[in-house]
Amino acid sequence: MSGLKKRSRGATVGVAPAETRRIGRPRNEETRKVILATTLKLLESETLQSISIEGIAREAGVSKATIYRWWSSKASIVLDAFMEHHLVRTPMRHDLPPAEALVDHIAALIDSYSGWAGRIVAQIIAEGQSDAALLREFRERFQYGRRAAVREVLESWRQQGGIPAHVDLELLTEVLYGPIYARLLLGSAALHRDFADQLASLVFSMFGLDNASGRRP
Amino acid sequence: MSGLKKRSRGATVGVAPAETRRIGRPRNEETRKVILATTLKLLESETLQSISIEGIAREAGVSKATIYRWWSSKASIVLDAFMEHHLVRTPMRHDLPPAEALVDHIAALIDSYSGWAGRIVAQIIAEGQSDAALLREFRERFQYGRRAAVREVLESWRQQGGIPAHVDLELLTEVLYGPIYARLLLGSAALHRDFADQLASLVFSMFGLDNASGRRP
Amino acid sequence: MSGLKKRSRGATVGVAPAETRRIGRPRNEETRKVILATTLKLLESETLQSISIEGIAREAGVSKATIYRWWSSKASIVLDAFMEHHLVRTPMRHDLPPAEALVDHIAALIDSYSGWAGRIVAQIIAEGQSDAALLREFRERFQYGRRAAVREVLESWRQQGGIPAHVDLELLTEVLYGPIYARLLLGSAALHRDFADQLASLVFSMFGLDNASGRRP
Amino acid sequence: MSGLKKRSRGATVGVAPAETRRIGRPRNEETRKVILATTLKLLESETLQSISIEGIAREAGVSKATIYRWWSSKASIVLDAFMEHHLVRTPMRHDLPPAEALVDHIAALIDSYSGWAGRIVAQIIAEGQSDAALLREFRERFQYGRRAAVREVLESWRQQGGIPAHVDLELLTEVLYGPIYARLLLGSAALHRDFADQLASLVFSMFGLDNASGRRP
DNA sequence: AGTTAATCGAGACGGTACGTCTAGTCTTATT
DNA sequence: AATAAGACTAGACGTACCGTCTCGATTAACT
Repeated sequence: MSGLKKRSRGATVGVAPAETRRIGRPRNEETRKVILATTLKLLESETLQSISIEGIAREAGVSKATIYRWWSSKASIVLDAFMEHHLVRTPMRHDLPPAEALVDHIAALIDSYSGWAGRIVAQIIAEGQSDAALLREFRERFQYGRRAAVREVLESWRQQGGIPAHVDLELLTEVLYGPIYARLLLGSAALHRDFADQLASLVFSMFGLDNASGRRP
Repeated sequence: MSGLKKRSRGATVGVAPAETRRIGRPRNEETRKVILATTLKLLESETLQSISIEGIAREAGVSKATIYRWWSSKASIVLDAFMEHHLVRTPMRHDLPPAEALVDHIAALIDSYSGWAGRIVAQIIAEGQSDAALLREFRERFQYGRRAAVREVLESWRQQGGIPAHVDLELLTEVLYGPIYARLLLGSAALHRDFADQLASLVFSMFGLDNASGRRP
Repeated sequence: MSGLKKRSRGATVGVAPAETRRIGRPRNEETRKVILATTLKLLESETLQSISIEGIAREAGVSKATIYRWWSSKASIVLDAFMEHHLVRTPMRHDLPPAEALVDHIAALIDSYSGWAGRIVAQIIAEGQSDAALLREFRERFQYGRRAAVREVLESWRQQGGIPAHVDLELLTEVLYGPIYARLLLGSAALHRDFADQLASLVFSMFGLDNASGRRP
Repeated sequence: MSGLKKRSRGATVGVAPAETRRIGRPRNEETRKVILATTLKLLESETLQSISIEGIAREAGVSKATIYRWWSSKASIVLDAFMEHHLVRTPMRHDLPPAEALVDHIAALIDSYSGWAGRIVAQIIAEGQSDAALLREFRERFQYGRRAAVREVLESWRQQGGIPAHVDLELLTEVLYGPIYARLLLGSAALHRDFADQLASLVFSMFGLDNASGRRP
């Protein structure tokens, strides 16, 4: 449940709080918040690499030990902070036909990644290259839900006859997401809105579908 | 000319040596080699992040100042070392039909990235997230030539009627490369040989082409 | 009363206990014992300097706050522990002639200080250099009684004609004890049994007394 | 050679400098001095225990690493600083008769130890209780010369017939010094000038000597 | 039986220092 | 010049304790 230091506390997401107050001085929720907020604030002007746990502690008016007690690395703080304060909103609309919902979703993702959020995600992934646990956590917290939603839409699209039976939907998802992450990380080209349309167009045209509707003409 | 420190020396690649011997003790070629070799050796057991210029100097029996004189960061040393000692060989075969040449090329790339080379490339890109110059250099030295070759093959394939006119070849290239880099950097799935086939299959099937030959049935 | 935190409990030295049981949960005697025992156990393998209140609490399975409630420093815990569990036995024998009783006593002291007890005493004195209260307490609890006993013996020896009238007995005590503490703390020479004999011999000879009996020949 | 970190530099005390300038940036003598001076300054208002290497570095405007490169502990810095800036002057006068020279010397020592120098010496010895190397170094640098000088005087005094042949001079030295260090470290009584006279008186009287001259009446 | 006062454990917290490490820069000597 | 050796500042690293604090649970004596 995040790159948090292992704490037996439990409290899995969604589960009823149960309020099993444990003995000992309780954790100060305010402290947790100020750490995450400070981290985000620092990230507005600095690189993940350039900020330090020392700096976060100093800026947040918090002891280093407190940070180390709860997080294992600065990247996992960022992960938490990012999830909490800036939860990327790239919903999958269920009121649109599959093709449109998909384009809408991808466009939102690209839009989000084209700015500040993209820089942060890129840096988390970068840190993940030398921190396997972080990378896994990133996948689980950022991608798991999203991928499932995309998968669902693709399924329903297929049922409407839009996608041939032999196409591997998982692979298709990778083909859609891959180029976006590649641009994000390699900086080979900017992440503009048009890129969403281009990507979709390509896929649509590949299936011989109409651009706008995703339906066979 | 790499992430080398700016040196007025010049000597652009390919220009005749001219042997403009300058005053003073000449640069020791041996030193340059031992630095690059040591760097690669260290990369076999350590992360790019975990190695330090201090460590390279120590291990190579070389002064830190000497390294700083010629390179601007450890990542640029790695770039040089990687290019020199391990030049990735993912040639584009011209004796095969376009579809096959493409699959062959992609398979070679995936194969290369599935091992040690992949880890290094991933780490260079990671470093590149906080070092724009490095990232640009990586693109220029690693991708420029490759992309051009792919482009060429795609063009000839189109001329043979394999790719519809409305498909943007540049975009198609991104769709082919993107998922590979995404897997490399996100670690969402392993880079196995089959992935090359799957990718190609998808693209082929998208154009309604035959799997094996890339020709319309 | 030891380096105990000031507690209104009272019980001034000598005053009748009166058993003024106060309201509230009474102090847990078990806890007190386990803290002292643990401290001694730790001192067997570690330096006073190297052990920490945190460590004592951890090892004793006791809350840090509990320790802080009753003692003001780790050295005062050691003082208590040392007094309680290892009360140094360097009695003054009253069945021997003064000279012999004295040598016996000094020999016992040296013997005691030559081992584990010596290391602890030395470390308490060391701590005392930056904790005046501790040093005073050490003097009161360790030396007060002993010095008085020595004084008594010296008096009776003088009455038997062994010590000239002009000799300051207090000073003589210092001359006997001083070299022992100096060796203990400076480590200039080992604290062997012979040292007791040498010391006594010197003093005896100074007064022109016979070595064995302390009587004038 | 002090608690200095082992450095192959050599330059044993007294040996001609030889000026074997070695390669590399030479040590900055200014830095060394400012560290020692700062340390002494801090010791005027703080305990050895309470000062920290961190604090010395901060106050001296010097990097911690520089301190750690040359000294192994704060106590060894103090030892150096004390030797350098405050070399205790307790000379042995050779123009006086042995008895007087001895009293003079002891009085000077007591005088010196009764103030600031005494506090520092006490604290070095205290630190030495958990740092054997430091204690040894203290003995060598502070006591070696002094003891030899005292020994010499005692020898000449004996030759003049003042000290009986059977008295162990080494032991006599301990009897003279011991009570001083005991008072210094136990704080049982103040180190006043009179103590020198009292000590001498006792010793003189022990040998049946005249107080003033150290000669038999 | 309920109140009150204290003890005690668990553990969070802001601090401070530890000793190590690396980045870069600088100084000197050597080639 | 270029290189080597190494001193130096600056500052982060992650750990360990410090002494204080909050909390819940416990334990008696006193209502």
